[in-house]
Amino acid sequence: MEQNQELKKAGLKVTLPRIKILEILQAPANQHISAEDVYKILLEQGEEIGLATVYRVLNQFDDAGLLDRHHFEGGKSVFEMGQKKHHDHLVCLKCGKVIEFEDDLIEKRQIEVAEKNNIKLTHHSLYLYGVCQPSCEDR
Amino acid sequence: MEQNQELKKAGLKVTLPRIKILEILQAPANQHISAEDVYKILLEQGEEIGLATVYRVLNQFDDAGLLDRHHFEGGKSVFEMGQKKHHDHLVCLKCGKVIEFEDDLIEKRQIEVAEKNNIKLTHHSLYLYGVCQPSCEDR
DNA sequence: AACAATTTGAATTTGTTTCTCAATTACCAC
DNA sequence: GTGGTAATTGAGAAACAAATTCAAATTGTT
Repeated sequence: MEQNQELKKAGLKVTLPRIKILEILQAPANQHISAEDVYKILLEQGEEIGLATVYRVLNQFDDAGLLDRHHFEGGKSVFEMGQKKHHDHLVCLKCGKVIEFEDDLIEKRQIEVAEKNNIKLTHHSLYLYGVCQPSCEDR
Repeated sequence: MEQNQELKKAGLKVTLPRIKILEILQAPANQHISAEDVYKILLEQGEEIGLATVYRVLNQFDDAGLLDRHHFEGGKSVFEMGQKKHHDHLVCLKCGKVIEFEDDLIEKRQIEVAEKNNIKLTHHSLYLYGVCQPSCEDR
C-alpha cells in the first residue's frame, strides 16, 4: 500500500476516507480538482464519505505539505498533489483547461522585486488567464 | 462635481450611494479596501446605505473598468481605483501592508509564456507574499 | 480483546457575496 | 417644472464555499 506510507509519514492515521481521497488526487486525470469534485467522485464510487470529511482531509493534506491549494479566478479552491517542482498556471477562461509552466526568469525577477522592497519573500501566486488559441477562440 | 462625470461616463446614473462609495474609494487612505470596509466607513459617516448596495455598486464599478478587484490570500475581495498604470502587488503576511510594483520584464515574459502555450492572454494575477524586512520580521 | 485518542458523518454555523421584490429615485421629454 | 418610465435602492432571504460541533465509530497500540 503505497498510500499508507504517505499518510503515516504525514502523521495521519490510515483511514478509508483518507486513502480514497489520496487515490483520487493521485489519478492523472484529477490534477487541479475542487473539494466538491472530489466529493462527487466519491459518490460515484459508492463511498459514503461526507463533504465535511473531504474538506477536513484536504486541509490536513495541505498542512502536511502533500498538496498545493490554488485559487483560480471565480470561485472555489482547487487542489493538486504537490510532488512536483514549483510551477505556475495558465488557465483558459472558456474551457477551464489548466496548463502548468515554469519560468526561471520570472521567478528570479520576483525575488529581486521583493528584495528591492525589503520584503522577505515566502511564496507567490501567479495565474495567467486567457483563451485557448485554436480551440476556444471563436466559440 | 468631479464624481458625477465619472459615473455618467460609465453609463451609471448619479445616485448618492454611488457618489459616496466613489469618494471613499478615491481617498488615498483607502487603496485596497474590502466591501465590508467600505460599508463600515459608510456607517461611520452616518449614511444609510445597505451592504447589498455596496456589493452591487462595486461590481458595477468593476464592470465599468473604474476599479480593479484583487483576491489577496485568505478571503475577501479587495478593491482599488484603477486610474493608474497596471501593476502587481507585494503583501506582508504579518502587518497586511500592500506595496505596488511593476516589472516590465515579468510582464513581457508572461506574454511569451502564453504565446508559447497557444493562449491569447487577457489578464493575469500576480501576488508576492512575504514579511516586511525590518519592521515585521522579528515580531 | 481492550483502551485512549483520533476520526468520522450529519447537521449546524460561519462568512462572503448575490438575489428578490416592493418602494423609491434619477433622468428624459414635454 | 411635471409626469412617466426605467433604473436603483434597502432589507431580508438565499446561495455558496468552507469550518465547526458533537456523539458515534474507528484506529493503532497495548
